[in-house]
Amino acid sequence: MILNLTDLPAKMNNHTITAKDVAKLAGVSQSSVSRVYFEGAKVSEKTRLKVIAAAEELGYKPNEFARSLITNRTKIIGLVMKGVQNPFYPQVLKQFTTFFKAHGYSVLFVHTNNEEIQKEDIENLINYKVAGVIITDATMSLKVAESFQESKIPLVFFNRKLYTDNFFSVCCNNLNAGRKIAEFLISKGAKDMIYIAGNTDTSTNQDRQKGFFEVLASHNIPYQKFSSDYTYEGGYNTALQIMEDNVMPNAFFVGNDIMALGVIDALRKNSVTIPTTTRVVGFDNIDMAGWPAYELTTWEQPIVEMVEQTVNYLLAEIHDYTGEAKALELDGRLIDRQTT
Amino acid sequence: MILNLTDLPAKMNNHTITAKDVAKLAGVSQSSVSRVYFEGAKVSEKTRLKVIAAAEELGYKPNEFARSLITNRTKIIGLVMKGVQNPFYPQVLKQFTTFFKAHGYSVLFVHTNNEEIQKEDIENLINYKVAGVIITDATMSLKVAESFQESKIPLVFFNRKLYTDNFFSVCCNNLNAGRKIAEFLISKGAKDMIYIAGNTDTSTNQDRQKGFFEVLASHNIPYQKFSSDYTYEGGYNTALQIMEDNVMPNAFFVGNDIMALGVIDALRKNSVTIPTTTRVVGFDNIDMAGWPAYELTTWEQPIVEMVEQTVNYLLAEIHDYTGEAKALELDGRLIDRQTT
DNA sequence: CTATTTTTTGAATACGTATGCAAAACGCAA
DNA sequence: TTGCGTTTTGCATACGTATTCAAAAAATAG
Repeated sequence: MILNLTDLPAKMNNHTITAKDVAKLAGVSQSSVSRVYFEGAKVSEKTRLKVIAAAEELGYKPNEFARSLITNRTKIIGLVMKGVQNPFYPQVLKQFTTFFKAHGYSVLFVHTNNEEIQKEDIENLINYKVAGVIITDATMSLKVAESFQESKIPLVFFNRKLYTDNFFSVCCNNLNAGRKIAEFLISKGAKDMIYIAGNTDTSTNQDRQKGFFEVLASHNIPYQKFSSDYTYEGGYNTALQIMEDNVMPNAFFVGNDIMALGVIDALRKNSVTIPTTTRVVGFDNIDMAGWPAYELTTWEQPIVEMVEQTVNYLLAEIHDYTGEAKALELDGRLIDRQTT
Repeated sequence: MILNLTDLPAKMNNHTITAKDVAKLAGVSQSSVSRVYFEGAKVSEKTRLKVIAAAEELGYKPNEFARSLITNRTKIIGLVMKGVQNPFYPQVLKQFTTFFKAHGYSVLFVHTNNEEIQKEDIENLINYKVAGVIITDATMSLKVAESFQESKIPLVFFNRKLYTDNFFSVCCNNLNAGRKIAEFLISKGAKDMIYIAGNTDTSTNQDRQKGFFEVLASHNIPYQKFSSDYTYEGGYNTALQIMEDNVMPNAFFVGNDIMALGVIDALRKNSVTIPTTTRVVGFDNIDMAGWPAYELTTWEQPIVEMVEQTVNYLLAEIHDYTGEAKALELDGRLIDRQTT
């Protein structure tokens, strides 16, 4: 007896299992198999069961590419992150991937060095027909951002706002945080202060600064501003420079925790006691801020909530696109430790 | 005059530009267009120029999915990372993405919580027909790993070895590092030591430990071993416990820098002076190790070189698959600071 | 039970590219 | 020029799925 190869079970034939194979085994058409795996399509319960049983037996998985070729969309989320200086970088990445995995989405990771994302990175994402995009800690030109809107790809700016209100963004309420920190330091008796900014151009910085200075001004508290770069060394050197050139202020508000730790080490190096001589407040509440060596007072961003809101918005927009634009700002809270 | 829609330039027709459009404009066949964009295919210089000009004019980009549907391969690298406790996590991620971007590859990021990667994560990667896979800080069962070999998808274990020699891995030479650290501490006059392990099961830990104990034994130096979890709190608590239960050793070798910082803070809390009463050596040389608050002596892993070797291997194997297996071990170096 | 509406199904086609094959174009020598 | 070998090209088809449309089946009403 001569066996035709195509008569053998597909499994032994070392040929990728397609919907056609499943259809044959289940005794239905390829269309029906497709409908079982396509969310929203209608199939009777009877054929669904037959198909699933056959698929199980053969180990069938729909080919994502054939799928994307038709639907023009994938189950991939583009996640763009800037630099590595962002202290909650790993945590945010971990949470996004975990959340999306639970919903059947994969994460295409894009790293950018620039505050403004380059066109080539974006083209790549559009080429891959991603289902949605998250931009963390960076912005992009209006023109490029609009290309996503044209393609109806939902987009979220995470931890950064654009200067137009045509896009969805999720941030900590930096304005309010700046205010609260100012009030807190005033309540501690600080009579003059220094603000050390990270990247002056970012919306996060500008909001914090605005809130902070606003309250100081209303209390007639004198202040100075310095600019640094969101790194430990930046904070360290800026503090050294301040000590050389200026009188020591009653308190420092530093743009993020990493810089704040640098400031603390610089102050300690010059034997400035904290919180007796001066006080230091950071931002982010990274792990290290709680370590005994520092015990830094800081502002905690509601990361989990920020991530959740981002994911929820994206999934909803992927389901049906509205293009809703909103600047979401979530409150955080002050973590009062030993540096104030 | 009535215009047929299909006569209009494709651009205005709001219809994705395909190879057919380019072909029409260039006056060649779709096949020729395909051949221009398919590496290794043969086209005459004349048609190549015509095609590129037409493509440029229309803004043509080959559809990656249609492509993958046929070739069964993508320009995507699967990058699997475990947890976030790995201190060089962000840097490694950044470097991989940068390198691969330069070679036209994108990175699909997968996060895993387990030391052993789960089958579902892997199936996802195989579903996406990734061109290659990097597994950092984790292992996987032999059976799962072999499924990659069956699919001829090159695979690299980064910073972890498997216990068989059928796979390619890139690590720091942990055995040698353990030895060198032992010799270094002995040369500093340490008479008894404590080794604090992170995850005991990992190959990295076992190699370091083996090298370290080997040298101590040959010098008749007594030692003890404690197990922790690669976190700051772990190091902190382990050190506290040691101080409760034991005599203070002359030196600590701690499995990674984060734990070492915890150990230092715990020692300081109990007013143990470093390096006079005891000494501490970490591993990894993370940024914080160099900060004035710690000045930790540690072992620097040659991350850049490790990443380069990984990328080179993968690209070569993607080009033509040999299945070469080798455990690559690259030397690092001791960074001598103030804790010894 | 028949007539009518609703649901489910299968056949055929499209998505955009790569590729085997045969025809056409080219290069070169005589 | 002709003839022959070598490239280059276009045609047709395949990849694995979603989707339209008409036919079949099922459900419902009378």
